[in-house]
Amino acid sequence: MQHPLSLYNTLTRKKEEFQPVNPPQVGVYLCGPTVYSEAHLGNARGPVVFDVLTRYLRHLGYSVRYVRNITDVGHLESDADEGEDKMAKAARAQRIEPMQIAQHYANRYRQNMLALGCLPPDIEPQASGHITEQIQVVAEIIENGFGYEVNGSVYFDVPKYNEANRYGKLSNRSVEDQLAGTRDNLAGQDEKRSPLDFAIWKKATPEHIMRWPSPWGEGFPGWHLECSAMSRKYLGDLSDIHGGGLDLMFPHHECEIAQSQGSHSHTDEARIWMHNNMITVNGTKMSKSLGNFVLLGDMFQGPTGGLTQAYSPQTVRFFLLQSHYRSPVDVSDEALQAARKGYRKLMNGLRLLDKLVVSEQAPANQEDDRTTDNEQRTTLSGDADLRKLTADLFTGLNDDLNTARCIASLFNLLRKFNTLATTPTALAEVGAEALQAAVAAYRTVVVDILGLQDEPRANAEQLLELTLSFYTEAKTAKAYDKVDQIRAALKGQGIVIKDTKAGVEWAYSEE
RNA sequence: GGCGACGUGACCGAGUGGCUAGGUAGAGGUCUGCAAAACCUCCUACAGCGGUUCGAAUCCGCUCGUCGCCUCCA
Repeated sequence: MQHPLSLYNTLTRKKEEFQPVNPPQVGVYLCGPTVYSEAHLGNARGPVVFDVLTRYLRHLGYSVRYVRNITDVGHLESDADEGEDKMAKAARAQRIEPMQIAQHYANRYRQNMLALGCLPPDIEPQASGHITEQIQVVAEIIENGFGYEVNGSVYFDVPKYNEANRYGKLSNRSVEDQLAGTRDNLAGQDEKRSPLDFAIWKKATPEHIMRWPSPWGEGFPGWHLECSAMSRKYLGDLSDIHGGGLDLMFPHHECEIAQSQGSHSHTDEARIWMHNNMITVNGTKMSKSLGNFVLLGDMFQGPTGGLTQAYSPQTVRFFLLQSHYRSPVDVSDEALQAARKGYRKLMNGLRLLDKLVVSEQAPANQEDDRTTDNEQRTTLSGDADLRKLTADLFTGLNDDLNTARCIASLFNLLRKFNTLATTPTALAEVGAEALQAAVAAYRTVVVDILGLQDEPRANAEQLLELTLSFYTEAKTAKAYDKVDQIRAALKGQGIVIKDTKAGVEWAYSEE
């Protein structure tokens, strides 16, 4: 079946119809977090978007291999920093092993992503486990003449590379412009032949804890290298889709492309490069360096970072999906509260579906000729409407994964469902087949593709207490029918009622 | 300075040459013991100024404003 899924490719600056390199296999890579601190809301957008992307690709019938890495090699905080990296810094502050830091935050990250409804990636490679592969890429780059070693560090020769390639093709920059705009006050540049060159292997200073042996001495890989190496290892020289936040476009992804072209891969690493936009707070980008971030764990729990209350993971997921991934999103209480209501409305719709499923209606037609009956069914006035609403669900998704439009059409379909559920005459206008298709599509899009699920809100113990109060009332009134009924119902839930001298209590059934 | 986004109704947020998404909030109504939910109706916007066009929120120009990347960042 043809499905006109098109995706915006940063590399070509336009929407392209999606065609896998090796159908039906599809390789997707998302740049994961550097695990040295708690994940914030901004960190969630890429994973949520790519979760929907991979879910949708699977829905379309592709066999997807989704790779989302964990960067646990302590990269330097900046070129100006000598020897200190993020992880070592955090480790020293907390007096523990750097790998403990990495493990701790990687665990937390996975918890948060799972809470947000993101399916675990198929492969979650860690940079520290792929040092050999990264060294290999460095060696290839040197072999191809695009890398040079200075004092145990290896740099990528950007001007040399630019002679035959275009460094800057992803982020639309020219080497000339960049050279003109280079700041000349950066420290640690003396080893580089050009200010544009970037480290692909860095010599470890004595105080640098995370270090590995290499042909160039003890050191650690450059901060763009792991993605190139791991993408190639698991998705081949050319993957289908590679993504990350807009702020990764330059230099991170630009360098990745240069590395892959400069290595024996000789490719752009991925055919389609996708970038999600930033999340802002009061119009300003949320970032660790600015300190204006909202931590995911915190916002699930209670007020934090300017928000007056907690927002559930599913509310957050819905909130993110209610805008298109390439648009910036601003967070606020008002926006989140509106999202929460919308999300619950969608969930109530989900619960309604069971009541709508193929009612055996129109018995009046029973005696009609069967063919005539079918023809009537497919031409019923309500059908066209319903079929259109159903088809609309996928229009937005196919247009560069526009979840905002998809959600809007879900609400349109839901309104129809609500009407059908309360208006028998309207229901009679609709054929069972169209209804069934619509119901199935709604469920598929909400649950399987958008990955939204019902979050239990009711407190079971409180509901139980309420039931027990009715039980007590019935008992007092000697309404033993009622009493037995309640006992039986609770028994069915694995709960037994105990009438003690102290009052009514309950326990889990031991049967 | 270089490159690039964006400015939509009370709020959030799609769309992008004619058919005026959607959610939330607000007003009125149907339903209802009271509610809730649901449904119906209303509030109908595209920063400003020019231009192109039969027609622009949508294309072009200018102005104003906001933001991002160019340093780690999702």
